[in-house]
Amino acid sequence: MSVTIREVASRAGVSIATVSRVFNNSDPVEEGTRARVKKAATELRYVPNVLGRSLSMRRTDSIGLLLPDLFGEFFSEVIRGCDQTAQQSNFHLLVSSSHNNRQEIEAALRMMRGRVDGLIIMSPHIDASTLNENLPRTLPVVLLNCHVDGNAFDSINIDNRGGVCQMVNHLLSHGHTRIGILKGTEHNIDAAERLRGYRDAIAEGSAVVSPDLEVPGEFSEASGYDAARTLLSRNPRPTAIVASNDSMAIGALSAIRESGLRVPEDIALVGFDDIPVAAYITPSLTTVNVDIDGLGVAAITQVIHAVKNRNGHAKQQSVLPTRLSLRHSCGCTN
Amino acid sequence: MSVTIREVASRAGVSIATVSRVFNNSDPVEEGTRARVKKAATELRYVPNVLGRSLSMRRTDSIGLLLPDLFGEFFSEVIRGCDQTAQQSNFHLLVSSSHNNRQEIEAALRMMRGRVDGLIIMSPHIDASTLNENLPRTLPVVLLNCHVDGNAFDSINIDNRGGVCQMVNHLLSHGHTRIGILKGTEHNIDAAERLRGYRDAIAEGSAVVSPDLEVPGEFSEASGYDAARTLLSRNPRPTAIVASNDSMAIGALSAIRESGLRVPEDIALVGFDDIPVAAYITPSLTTVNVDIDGLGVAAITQVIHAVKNRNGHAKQQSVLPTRLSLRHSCGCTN
DNA sequence: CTGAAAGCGCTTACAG
DNA sequence: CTGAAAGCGCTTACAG
Repeated sequence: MSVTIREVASRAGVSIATVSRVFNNSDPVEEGTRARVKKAATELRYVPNVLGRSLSMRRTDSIGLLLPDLFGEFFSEVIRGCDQTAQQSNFHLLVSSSHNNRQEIEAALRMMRGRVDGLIIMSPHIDASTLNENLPRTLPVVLLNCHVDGNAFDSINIDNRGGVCQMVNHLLSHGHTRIGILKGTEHNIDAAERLRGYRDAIAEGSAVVSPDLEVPGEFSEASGYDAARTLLSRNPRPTAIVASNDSMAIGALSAIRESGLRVPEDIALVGFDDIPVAAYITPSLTTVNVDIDGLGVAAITQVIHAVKNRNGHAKQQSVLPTRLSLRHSCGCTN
Repeated sequence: MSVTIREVASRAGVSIATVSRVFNNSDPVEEGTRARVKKAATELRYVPNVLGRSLSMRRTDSIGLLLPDLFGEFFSEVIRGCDQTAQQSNFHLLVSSSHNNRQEIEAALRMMRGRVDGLIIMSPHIDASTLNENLPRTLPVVLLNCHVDGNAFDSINIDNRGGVCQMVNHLLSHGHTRIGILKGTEHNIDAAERLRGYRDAIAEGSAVVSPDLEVPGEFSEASGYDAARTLLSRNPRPTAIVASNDSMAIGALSAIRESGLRVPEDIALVGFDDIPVAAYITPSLTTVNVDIDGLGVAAITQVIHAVKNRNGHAKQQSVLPTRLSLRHSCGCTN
């Protein structure tokens, strides 16, 4: 099969310990010996087997990334942020996705065991006991948008509620009182928090409260299209629509156009996420900006810190702030 | 640290070989013994260490996925297709991205060694000798859009040239003779092939050939916007614009609108990829559909077949066909 | 049906 | 500076 440390050792006329030392720069090796080993290694095209190394050193130099799904640009940006930072620290990324129920998550957690030095988990369906039962107590874990209570784990959360509150307040301040929302995927925590932000701001702003103004949806363009059609059929019609993410907003825009209405003149429309296309559609989309890339970077930085400082790592729960990206679709003429 | 097979064995009063047999269903084990082992294992929350297992069995149950970059929806769809199929076959996915020069690729290839049973490589910068020098001869590899000549490796390619040819022919058949192109990232093979498709079709169709009609760009919305502005300033102006991908087309649409022109009435616009938003922008985007998800699925299926049938696997080079997604932006009133 | 032992490819005290 | 040996956690002929 592949060439092993033993073959290099015998070709160089040294012990495998010496070969190991040369490759790890771990102990002083006499220059001549080192050269002979190097030469033998290149001639044989020796590459140390990482598995043997990992088993012996009890570390894998890998970080696991558990994602619920892989649709849209959001997740690819998370992966990108994680991977780039991981590479800079000489770690690898083990990605596993599409875990949408407890069983699948537990299986994924167990598979990660032993393969990774640390874990980033992004899953609305996870709870503390699932984590405790399926993960070694000592494994560094960072929870992304997971909503596990307490401070037993590192965590980073997006300020979903705050972001939508801000946005609704912006609409209120421009005179809107009848504001509808296209809700995100059911049982999804991001969706739930964004809805909460909407309700809180609406109530506080004394705007119209009505179940008619809340339409279910699913975080996709197609569902944004459908949900917007429903909302447009309400009487009286809302003067502004909050989509639970940008994909839905894009679908909604298409539905609004079809109905012969104009954005923002006849109806204001806003999204959430600030994905790249948001700035390029017409009208450009006012939305809540989330630093997705920064989210990934922060998560991997935190987990690597925990891996490298197993004792000196203080667990930390943080909330990533959002900011409004004001463009044309809200009609504030910004 | 973690509990090992040895502790389970001693608690159950058997040898580690027996524990191993129970967990692998590899040999008959007496029912009572099996029960005792199972019980001990659950009590101790034993999970077999995959590293030890891999080292001993000489397989990792993992497939590596090497990507050049991680921007946009294209790659997340590739990853999704790969990951889902991999999971169904009980394989894991090791993702590594952002390799944009030869050195980084070689480093990535070496890191994958030993960690994976097979490899999917998507990189415009790879060549046969880089592969041969950094990979064990026996490792199953599938090349995605890589353009390595010969039949030494499995490969799957998108029909970039054919797709653009078809599209340009469509435009020609609707009377366009002055067709511009927004070129994709320089030195990128997809970009080069799409350009080739454009040139071939233009030449064959006796349309206007001019360097003025070919504008450099970079596969992003922003660069599509800039490139389109350049193209619109040509005199005479082209009557149709071919963007090298959908993101560029979306940027171009924004630039065209700003200049006061209408799509498709004043100018036709088409893209490539058929990402989800293409159907939802206004006007909806006519583009070349690529079955991205299917691409990932095909690649992983092929590599897993090679892994499982090391000898019985016939290497295979295939080209994934594309098809036109005719919508409104080309003005063919389809 | 079960166990003792060798082996997977490495690292690292320990001794010299 | 270098080597022999134990060990990382598992699997699998081999023998019984």
